[in-house]
Amino acid sequence: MKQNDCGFEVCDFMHLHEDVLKRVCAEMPGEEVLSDLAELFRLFSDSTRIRILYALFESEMCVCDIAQLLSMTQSAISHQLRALKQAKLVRARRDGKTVFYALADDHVRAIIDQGMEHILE
Amino acid sequence: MKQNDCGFEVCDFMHLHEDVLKRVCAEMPGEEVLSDLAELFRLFSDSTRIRILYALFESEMCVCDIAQLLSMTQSAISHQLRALKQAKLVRARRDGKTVFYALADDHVRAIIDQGMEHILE
DNA sequence: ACTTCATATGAACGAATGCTCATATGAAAG
DNA sequence: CTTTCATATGAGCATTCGTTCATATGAAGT
Repeated sequence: MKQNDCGFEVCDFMHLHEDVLKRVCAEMPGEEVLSDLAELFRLFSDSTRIRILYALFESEMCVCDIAQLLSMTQSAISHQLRALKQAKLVRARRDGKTVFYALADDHVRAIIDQGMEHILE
Repeated sequence: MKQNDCGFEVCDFMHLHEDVLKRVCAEMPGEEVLSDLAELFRLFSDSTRIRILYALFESEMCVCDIAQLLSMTQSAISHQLRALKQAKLVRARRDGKTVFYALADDHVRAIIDQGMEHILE
């Protein structure tokens, strides 16, 4: 039972040539990177979170403003903001009792714009 | 009970100025577009699907090759390929008994690359 | 200190997701 | 026409996810 460089068995029905398989294996990032990537995209995969991020495109906002803008409860928004914050997609700034959230960096917008391009074609 | 241009109630605790709210509402795409966008990103939010797409970066592949490359069952891969195909992220080409899948367009790679940039910073 | 108000958080519940197993489809070969 | 093989698909199941509800935290004002 032969094994290729990737360590999986090369069965008789394999249609690809060995060199293609080597290239695929060579280019494929490690398990952990791919999981991180999937986890990143998971945060964009819910329309509530997308709407939150879109709202923050214009300016920083506090939790209750976002909740009212999106017609959702404070709790639901807070839970989602925590997820976005843990993934470093947003950052929080406290001002007295109020906490203002803002986009963490330009990547967030770049990723959403890239997705939007695919939608609108 | 006042209402702003977006149709939601402006409560007493609102921290944002009216002009900011107007801009947020004006820039926010419609419900359907945002749902489509979330649905698109959902397809990138699973590491199996990410690995499939990464594999297809190098060349088109048939279902059983992908299954073996990723050490997963043919059924699992087929189910995921169907989802990717419905979202027009991959396209299928039949050659006898074999079906070869390939990336549908360059957006797929662009979106993944954009996500990867955020991961690796 | 006590109250108020914005936010955070944990438990719980229904909905959605990804895989498996069994089976169906459909194309080529005998 | 029957068999074989690659792929597709539906049902079932365990897990994950997003929201709600109740409650905790923590900062400001009285």
